Amino acid sequence: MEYTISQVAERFNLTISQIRYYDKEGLLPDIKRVSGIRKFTDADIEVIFIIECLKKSGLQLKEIKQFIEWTKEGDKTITLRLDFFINQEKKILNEINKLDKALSLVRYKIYYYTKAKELGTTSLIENNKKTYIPKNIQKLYDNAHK
Amino acid sequence: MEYTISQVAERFNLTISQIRYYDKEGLLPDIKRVSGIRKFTDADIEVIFIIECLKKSGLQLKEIKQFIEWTKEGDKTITLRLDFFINQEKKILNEINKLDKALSLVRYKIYYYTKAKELGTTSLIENNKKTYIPKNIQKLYDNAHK
DNA sequence: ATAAAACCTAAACCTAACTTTAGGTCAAGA
DNA sequence: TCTTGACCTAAAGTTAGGTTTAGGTTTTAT
Repeated sequence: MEYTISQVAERFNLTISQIRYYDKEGLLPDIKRVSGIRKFTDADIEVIFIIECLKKSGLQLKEIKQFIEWTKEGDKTITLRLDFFINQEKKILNEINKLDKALSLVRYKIYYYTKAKELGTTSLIENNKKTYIPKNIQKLYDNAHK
Repeated sequence: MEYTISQVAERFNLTISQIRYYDKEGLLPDIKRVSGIRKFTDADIEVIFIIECLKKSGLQLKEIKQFIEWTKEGDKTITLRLDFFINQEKKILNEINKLDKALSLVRYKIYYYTKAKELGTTSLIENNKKTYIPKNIQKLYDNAHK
């Protein structure tokens, strides 16, 4: 199958100019053209899928480009590519960890403001310590620097 | 206790100019000054802690500022603040979900390149379908749009 | 045959979140 | 006292990841 740029955009929930931008930045392999117009193959779609995954996991476009260039260079970059993904796994786990901590604070705040809403005021909560953050959440933060 | 800007920077792993920038952008409450020099109190530290948490969870500074302004406006914004955090909880859960999916791809790639490294080439894997993405990972992606 | 819709490029513009620079004040130790 | 290091402001510069604009082809539907 072949796809137009707008079909690809819709499928990945990207804008057309985003895809053209990725192409310009060298993230996409050589896309086939018919009288100047891009025709995307299933293999191209797969590359975009990987780009999107890596983007979601917090990588910059130039880092993703590096990986794509290694791919083009063939078997001699296998180890580099393996290390790239091993490193990426760590980063993602770290990121999830941070989000878990942020979630704790947010949930504490939900509890706090639910209580405040019932009382109609924040001033009666926790002996007037309005912005008190519970020890277990503070601790989460402190540990983040060790 | 009172702290200088560099002490605060170190504690939160921020740069001094970042803190000044937050101050300029109105994210910090009125910081005490002694002959022009900022003196941070424990209450100020707590605000910065919350800012950092919200930043980690993907919020923009102007959204965080909005919350801080609501805080200043007092009890009439309790419901707004509660909704803000309820919404933020959803966003974080969503973000974690995306990261989990990215993690699946990354782990598949680790498996793939580990195999490739053993063989010394990618060309012998999966019947020459070099960039094949397993069905269960494809499915993860497809579901992302429903 | 023609008009609208979809495609193209190059280049200028945009925003967030900083950093850097330039020039100056303040505090502490030798 | 002096000088060194930490602080200050305002304003310009930077980077990523785009979008917008302007002007021009190509394809498709009527």
